[in-house]
Amino acid sequence: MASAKRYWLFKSEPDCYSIDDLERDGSTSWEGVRNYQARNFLRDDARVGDLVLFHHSNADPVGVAGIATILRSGYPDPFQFDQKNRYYDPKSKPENPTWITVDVKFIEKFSETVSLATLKSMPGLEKMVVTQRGSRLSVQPVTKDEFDIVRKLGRARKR
DNA sequence: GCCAACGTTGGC
DNA sequence: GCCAACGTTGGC
Repeated sequence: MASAKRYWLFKSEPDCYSIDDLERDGSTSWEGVRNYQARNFLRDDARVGDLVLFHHSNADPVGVAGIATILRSGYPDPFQFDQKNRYYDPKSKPENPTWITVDVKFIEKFSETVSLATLKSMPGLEKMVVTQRGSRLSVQPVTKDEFDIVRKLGRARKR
């Protein structure tokens, strides 16, 4: 039996890669995760079909800009072996790769980014990782309830 | 651009 | 194994 669908929040700086870039590209590989906790989620838990909140950090506004889905589950991040790449890791060897990436596919861009301030003020999102002070994790698990609340906010008609 | 919070490194 | 120093993240 297939395991239950999971829900995630992926952070990206829109100056680097935005929801608009993903909409244009259709899909992309999520290289460059260089944090062990985030790596473990990508390696062990992210499955094809899981849904992803696409979060803009270092942005205006900061917040969730849309939704993506996991298109391909974890595989070795090729950038770790590329000496010219900013994500090159000399300690990682091809026979035992340290870093993992996944592929994601565009699903929707919200009519309006759900700002971090909104997330922090919303009942039901008090425990969401991204609303915690000092939270830096770039790949975070999200509960189905949290995901549904954020999606509903993102789809709300502008006033 | 500032700086608090966090994760990693490395001397001991 | 401790922990100070350092580099990075990311909100503001």
